[in-house]
Amino acid sequence: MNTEELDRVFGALSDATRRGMLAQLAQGETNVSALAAPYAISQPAASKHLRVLERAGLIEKTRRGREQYVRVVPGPLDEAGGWIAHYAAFWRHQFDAVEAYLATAKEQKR
Amino acid sequence: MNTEELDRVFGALSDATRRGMLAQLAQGETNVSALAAPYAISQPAASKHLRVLERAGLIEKTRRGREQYVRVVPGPLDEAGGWIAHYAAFWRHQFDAVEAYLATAKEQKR
DNA sequence: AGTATTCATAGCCATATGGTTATATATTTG
DNA sequence: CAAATATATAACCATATGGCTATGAATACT
Repeated sequence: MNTEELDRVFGALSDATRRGMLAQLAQGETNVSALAAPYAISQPAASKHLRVLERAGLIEKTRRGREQYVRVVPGPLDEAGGWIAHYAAFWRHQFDAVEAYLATAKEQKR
Repeated sequence: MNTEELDRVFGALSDATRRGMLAQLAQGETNVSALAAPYAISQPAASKHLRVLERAGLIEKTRRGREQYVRVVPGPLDEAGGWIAHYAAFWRHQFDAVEAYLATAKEQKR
């Protein structure tokens, strides 16, 4: 995954409404109205959120008659999760090292 | 972690410069100048990026003399990773179910 | 003391988000 | 065919980002 794609994926995840839509889509595909229903927002606002999710490659839409069915594309999310997991190991390690150092220093002091 | 905090964490991760800074911080704490050095941006721009990371709770700064030392706070990242991992299971499952269905449908057709 | 370094803040600009209302288009229903 | 439904798009507004230059404040160096 290239950099701009990661930008868009994390950007798409930075809004509670869009995260909620993705969570709802974990239960299976639905149409745009059903995705918009839980939120106190206008229909165009919901469409905009879906456009952000779509540009991030996180969802795909299929038109069936007048309805648009939406489903999650798991790939980009896996990669975003992978990015975090990869560095989290280093950060956690470093954090633990500092903790250990502080514990040792405290011990020395005693 | 509350919703706005998750918003800010994912928002902070949605920029390549900030992700790069976090990656650099995996090797240990450094000062602001060292973090800014790899990027062709002005010093105030770097400070802004760090402010975004700080407001997201991803870093902490300690002033030592005229220098400001920056280090990663791993907690919020773990939670962001956890959010993705939690739903990824559902999404992946659903994706596999669709795959399986399509495979079955294809089989039926033969 | 005077200069250089490190960093933050203020002020400005362009673009993206997140929301709105109004309107257009396509499909389904009566 | 007419009306209702589902969705998209346009146009507008406010706020946040991401960048810049200019400047201020604190610390360190000579």
